[in-house]
Amino acid sequence: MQEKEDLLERKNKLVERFGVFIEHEDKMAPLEARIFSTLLLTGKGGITFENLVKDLNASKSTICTHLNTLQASGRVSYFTKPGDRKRYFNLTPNRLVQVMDEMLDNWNKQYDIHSDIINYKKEANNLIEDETEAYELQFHENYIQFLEDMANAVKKLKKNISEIKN
Amino acid sequence: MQEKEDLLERKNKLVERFGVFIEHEDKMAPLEARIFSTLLLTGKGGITFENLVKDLNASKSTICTHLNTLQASGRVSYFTKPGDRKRYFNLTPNRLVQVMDEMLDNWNKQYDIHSDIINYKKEANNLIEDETEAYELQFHENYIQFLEDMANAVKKLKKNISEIKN
DNA sequence: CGTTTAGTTCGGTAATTCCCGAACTAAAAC
DNA sequence: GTTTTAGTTCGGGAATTACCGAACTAAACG
Repeated sequence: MQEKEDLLERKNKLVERFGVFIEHEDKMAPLEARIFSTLLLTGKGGITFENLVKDLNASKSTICTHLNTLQASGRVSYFTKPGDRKRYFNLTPNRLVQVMDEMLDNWNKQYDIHSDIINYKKEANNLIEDETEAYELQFHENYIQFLEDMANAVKKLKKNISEIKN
Repeated sequence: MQEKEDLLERKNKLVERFGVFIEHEDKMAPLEARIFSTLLLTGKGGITFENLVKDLNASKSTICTHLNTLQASGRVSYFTKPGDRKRYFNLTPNRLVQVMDEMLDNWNKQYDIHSDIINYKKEANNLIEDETEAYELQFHENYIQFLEDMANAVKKLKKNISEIKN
């Protein structure tokens, strides 16, 4: 029994550690991050609403709201068991592919902005007489190259993963 | 002259667009993000403290505090001109390498956490009798593989860039 | 010397975020 | 048809964040 208590203690530490990390990384509310983290540390069986309330010492309303935003952002889903009204929450299957897609999305946005900035700077350079105020384009060009390379790396990985699956 | 006004208008739009993006992306305060964004849209000549105050319609104290945090986080630096007391702020040179290093750092942290979670789950699986509660390790293993591959891609890019420079 | 310039520090407030409790709903159980 | 279960909604308060103005400093200028 001591062994099980130790295990629980370790689990709680991990929940907290990953919770802090994801809270900053993904701009989540503290409790929202703890829910997500708890789900990461939960087995295939999922975890119920009431157990989240108990484990995290939070109010039902808080758990409810955060579970909803977590589901809305596609991070969390649930399943039910026939003849059981409870919902069993877990991370959405395929979360890894989701993470990759979010990265790609983000990099695309950055790509667009930097492209527009490059265009702006080029035109501005033509109109500016004062040489010392001129715009440097190298940074944006390197950045765009970087974004393209990273995106390609992720796309390749995504393909590999989907091939392994099938 | 109309042309210059149009250009300024375009610049302000870009500052705002990138500002909103980086505010969310890097968890910056709104005005902090606008400062950073303004610096991105500023030529080699840099921009002074007083011009930031004027351009962003902000108080001196706010600009001061945010400039300090931006410098502390390594994103912003400044240079001076002999016989001129003002500071001319700009993005730190080599910002791209910095971004890459931040990514690597972040992925290393994630790697460590997922490794520890895998170890925990393996041990826990040995002690759990209820098969339905067992932990799935595949997600973490894939994730770690993903992190490694991404880190390698970035490292390669970093190397390329530093070789081009020399 | 006094004054201007270029910022810094600090106290406070407005706005936002985070979480809670209480009242509520809808389905199931009794 | 009353009670229990499983959650939801809403109003509000505590805590945090973002920004400001006023008073300050330290160097430079006159």
